[in-house]
Amino acid sequence: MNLLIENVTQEKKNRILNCAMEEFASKGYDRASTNAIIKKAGISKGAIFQYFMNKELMFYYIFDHAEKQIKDYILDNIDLNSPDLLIRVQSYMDSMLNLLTDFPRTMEFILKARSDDNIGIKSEILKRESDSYNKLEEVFKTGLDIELFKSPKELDKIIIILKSTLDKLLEDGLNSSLDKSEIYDTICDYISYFRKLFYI
Amino acid sequence: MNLLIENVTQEKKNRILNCAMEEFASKGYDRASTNAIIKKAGISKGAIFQYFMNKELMFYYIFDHAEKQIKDYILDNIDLNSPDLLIRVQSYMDSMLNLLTDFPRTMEFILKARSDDNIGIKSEILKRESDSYNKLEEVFKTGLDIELFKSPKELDKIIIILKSTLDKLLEDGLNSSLDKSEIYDTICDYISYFRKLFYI
Amino acid sequence: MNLLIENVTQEKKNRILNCAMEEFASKGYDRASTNAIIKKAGISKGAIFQYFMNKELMFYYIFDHAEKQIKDYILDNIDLNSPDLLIRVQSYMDSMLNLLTDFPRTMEFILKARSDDNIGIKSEILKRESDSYNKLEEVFKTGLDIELFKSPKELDKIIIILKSTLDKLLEDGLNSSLDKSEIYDTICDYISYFRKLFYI
Amino acid sequence: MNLLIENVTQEKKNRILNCAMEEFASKGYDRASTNAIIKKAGISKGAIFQYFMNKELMFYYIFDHAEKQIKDYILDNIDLNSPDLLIRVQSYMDSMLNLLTDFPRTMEFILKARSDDNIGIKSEILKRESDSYNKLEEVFKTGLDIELFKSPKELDKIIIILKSTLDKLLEDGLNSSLDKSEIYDTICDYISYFRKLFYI
DNA sequence: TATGAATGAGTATTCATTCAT
DNA sequence: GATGAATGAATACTCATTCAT
Repeated sequence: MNLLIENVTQEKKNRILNCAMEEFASKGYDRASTNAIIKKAGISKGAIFQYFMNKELMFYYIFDHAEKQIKDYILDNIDLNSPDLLIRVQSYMDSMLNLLTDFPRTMEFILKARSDDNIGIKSEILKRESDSYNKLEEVFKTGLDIELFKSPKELDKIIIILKSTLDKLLEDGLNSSLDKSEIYDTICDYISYFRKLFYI
Repeated sequence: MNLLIENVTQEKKNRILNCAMEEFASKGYDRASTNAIIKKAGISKGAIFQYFMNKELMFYYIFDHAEKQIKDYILDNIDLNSPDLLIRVQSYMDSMLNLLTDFPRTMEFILKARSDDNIGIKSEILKRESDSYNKLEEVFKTGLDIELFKSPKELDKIIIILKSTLDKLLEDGLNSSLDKSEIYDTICDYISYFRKLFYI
Repeated sequence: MNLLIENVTQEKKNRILNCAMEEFASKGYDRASTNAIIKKAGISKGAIFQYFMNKELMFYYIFDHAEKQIKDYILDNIDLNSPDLLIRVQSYMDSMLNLLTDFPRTMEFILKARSDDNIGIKSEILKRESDSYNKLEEVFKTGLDIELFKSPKELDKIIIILKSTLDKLLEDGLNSSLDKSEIYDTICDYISYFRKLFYI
Repeated sequence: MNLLIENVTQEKKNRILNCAMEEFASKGYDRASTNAIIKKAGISKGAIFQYFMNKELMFYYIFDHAEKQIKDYILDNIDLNSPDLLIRVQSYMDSMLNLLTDFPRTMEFILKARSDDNIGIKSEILKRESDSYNKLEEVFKTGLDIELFKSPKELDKIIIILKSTLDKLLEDGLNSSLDKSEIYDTICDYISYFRKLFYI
């Protein structure tokens, strides 16, 4: 799908994407208003439909863009030198927390999009995300020292447990608007416990 | 709050509640259409507002009704005889899975309501639910044999890990529309692993 | 038009009429709610339509009732012993002011009804009122000493001028919620001036 | 407040304003239907809200427009050369009657708006109008020859009497749908009488 | 006779999308 | 390419009136 938004100058494109992410993040897909977006972005009503065809394609385009931004950031910042999974996980969580300060709009948008009220939107988002997640998981596993684990054959389960728990801690932390350092401490706490639990 | 829906015949009431739960579950509070509900339920425009006063009270009424249904079911079916946490957890997950076949609409509705896009709705729902959840957690902990754990002092972390992981397995199972038995097997698998992990 | 309201016990009838007058007076015909009336009067939804057929006939019935009440009061209290028009007028205005304290609901209802927003209602009301007003005017003129006037042949004009001016003073007084004694003083003031103006 | 109605072609704008005035005049603010207006004016549902934002702003816009039209007409046509109040009054009433044939809808609308049932609307209208009325009264009094009156010190009363009576004659004339010439004759009659009554 | 549940046309307002300029 | 006026289906909610009990 080649959208005309690609032909727009970088500056204008960023302006539009930022305004749209803000609107979608704060209202969700359905209640987000194209009108609000064009007003904030200073473009015309017609333009947005020329750039993106319709609201739905705009949402997916922005999602893909946001996700790429985040994935790139993580891949740049994650520490893959160590073969120790929990060190990698720790650096991943560090990146996630840093993203919250470096790209707050993008993060809010992505987190909101994952649990959007609109069933069609949500399932499409989950589909697009799982590809991306699978690639990330692969990276995580490459060059891993599985000798560190008590039960190396349970690696897949362990990864699910880690991801479920740490995602939940992050989500709950944000929902109760704890500040970054509190969330960070909690996460470190759990990672220490995981080390005792899973490692020899 | 005594709503007139209480005076309606059981058959009609169930019809209305089911249609409403379906609509709310698939669209979320804001996008759900009272029009769609009355059409599916075969009642008139005026009736729904006579029964529930307005959309918001309808939502809360249905939520309370649904939650009671589920909580009653769980409390009736959960096995609290054993002092073994994982046996209790296993029976809780069994109940949850059974609920998915016995009251699928109710479960979809409740799961969706918890993360509704509408901020006012969401916070009211969480308020109503947290009471219920805290009571359930208490029940879970009462008469528990903590000597079974390698690290009894980490009980709170353990519970979070169990809950996060098993909730995630259930959610992913539903999202990828696996059938019940597959989800069940996966959950049993994880619970076995938890036993090795956490118990002496 | 024989309405079934006539068959109802006096006590119940008064209750209904009072509640209806209050509702109509405060909201006007269109915005007045039959629901509010039955709730206040403690009768059933069906009853009101059995008694009055519909909202419009209810309004006219109440109007006729209210107007009769007021006309009777005025005819009982007006001083027709004197052949002096301005003395009669003065006693008429006194009665009007007294009505405001003795039958406030009835007066508010009548005053509001005369300028109702609903064009059909308003013209019907004006028609019904003019009959009543003509009869009152006749009474006013009977046994009048026209020798008191500088221009007896202008009597009709004089009456119009008196009525227009004093009605306006009363209306403005009520609209700016002056209290009765202030309105009374203003009216007396004008009547004195009229005496100089019209009388020999 | 710059409303988009200003950007519309004169022909369309007039069509819309006329239809709206007709609807508001015959039903009052609350019962007037935006639906009826757009149907009569042949525009789309969305258009009216794009032009006026909402029903209330539409009403005020139309009111201001109508009042300006009428005030301009009167100030253009009133004869202020003479220091004789009754000549000024006569020319004012002439203007009013001419307005009834030249701008009948505008007049009906304005007369109705002044006594609208909706309290909020009415008080806003009166506020907007009192400025305008006070200015008019000032104009009326400027350069007036008060030596013409028998009782110059009663000027304020006289003005109230004139205004109350002539307004009433006009209103009654319209309500009984007399034609212009009959109303005109009656008014002239009264003004002649006022001359005898108030002037030396 | 009295009830009140049921009805459905009505209300103002929103908003993604189209299209003539 | 860019604009923004125009569209109309959709929203929650009201209320006089009917009618089976």
